[in-house]
Amino acid sequence: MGKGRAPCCDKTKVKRGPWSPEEDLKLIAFIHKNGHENWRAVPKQAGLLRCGKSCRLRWINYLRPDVKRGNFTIEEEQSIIKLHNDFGNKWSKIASCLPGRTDNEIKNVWNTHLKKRLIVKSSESSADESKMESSITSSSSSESFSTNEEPNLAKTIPNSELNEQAFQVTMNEKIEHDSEKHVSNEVISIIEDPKDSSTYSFSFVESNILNSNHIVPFTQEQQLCSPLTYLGPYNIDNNNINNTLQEVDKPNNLIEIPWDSDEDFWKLIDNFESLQSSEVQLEGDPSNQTPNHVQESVQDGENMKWTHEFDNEFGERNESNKDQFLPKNYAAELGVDPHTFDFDVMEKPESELDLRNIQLWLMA
DNA sequence: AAACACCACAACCGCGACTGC
DNA sequence: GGCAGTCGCGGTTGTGGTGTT
Repeated sequence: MGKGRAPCCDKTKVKRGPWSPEEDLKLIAFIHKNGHENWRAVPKQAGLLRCGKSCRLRWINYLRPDVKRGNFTIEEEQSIIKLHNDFGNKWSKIASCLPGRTDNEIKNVWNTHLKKRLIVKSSESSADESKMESSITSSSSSESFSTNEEPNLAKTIPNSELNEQAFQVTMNEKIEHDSEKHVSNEVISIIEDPKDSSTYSFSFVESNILNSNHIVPFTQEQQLCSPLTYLGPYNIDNNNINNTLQEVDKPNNLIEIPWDSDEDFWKLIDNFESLQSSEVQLEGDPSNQTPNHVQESVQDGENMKWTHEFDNEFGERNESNKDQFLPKNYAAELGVDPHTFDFDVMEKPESELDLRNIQLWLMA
């Protein structure tokens, strides 16, 4: 090996950018069956043209079944601010205190929302305070801080009271803002049968740290953001391929109400996986070189089969329910408006989802 | 309606830590 | 102890979506 750090993979031979639904399913199916003991080996064994790092990231931040998606609750934001005050930019540490939230997600919400809100409110508080103090006495010095003290504002604010004040104002603003969207910081008690047309699941997460008594269910929006959030946490190890779902890597305070349909879903995944493994086998064994047209017809049939089973599993993909399991970037990936996305595109032979294309990449 | 600016977030990159040989 | 391989973390970037002019 030459000098310098070796790249984690050959960047010219791996796909980059947003993940397609096809890739997601491959990864899910593989991890479901084999787990992820060696991330570097995962893409190769799963038939993905991705580097292991990318697979790991995709799994942890997006596909993992216990990932909670959607807007952060007020309790969560409070927790993040407090924890950031304690730990700084230790996102993984903060994430470990927020069940279902990933470090990346927390980092994003901090950088895009909380930090800015704190800066603004801190500046306002600071201005107000110096105004007040100057009205009392012009000779007394006041502790203030400028926005230039970023990054890591929460740590650099010297006056903890001011920080707390800004925090309170921030939270009040958040509550006001959220109330417009009918979100409350009180316990939400939506009781709805997940077997109904809706796709609600009920992963109740006790909001920790600040409001440990509150039970905060995922909002409808949260539930609908990922195609997989309806799944409860499950055990993906090799001894558990009979679809006996067990909780794994689950925070102690995560209370799951399981879905009966999980089993069916994994049957679907298993079917998909059969298709996938046949592809890998074809690729790996030169003696098994079925003529392309035969492969294509078989795979076409299988492709149609699993997409139709996908339909059956989740109900017909129509205008009313398609967004319920379509991550927003899926439509973007296909270059269409998510609101007009036609699921039938998944079956079009020229689409990226066409397994023949995947097969061709593998053979190349 | 088009152009532009800004925002949000998924994904990438590079580095340090860890582990096994 | 040194090295190589791998993992995990934190910072940064790219890009689609949304709001504004």
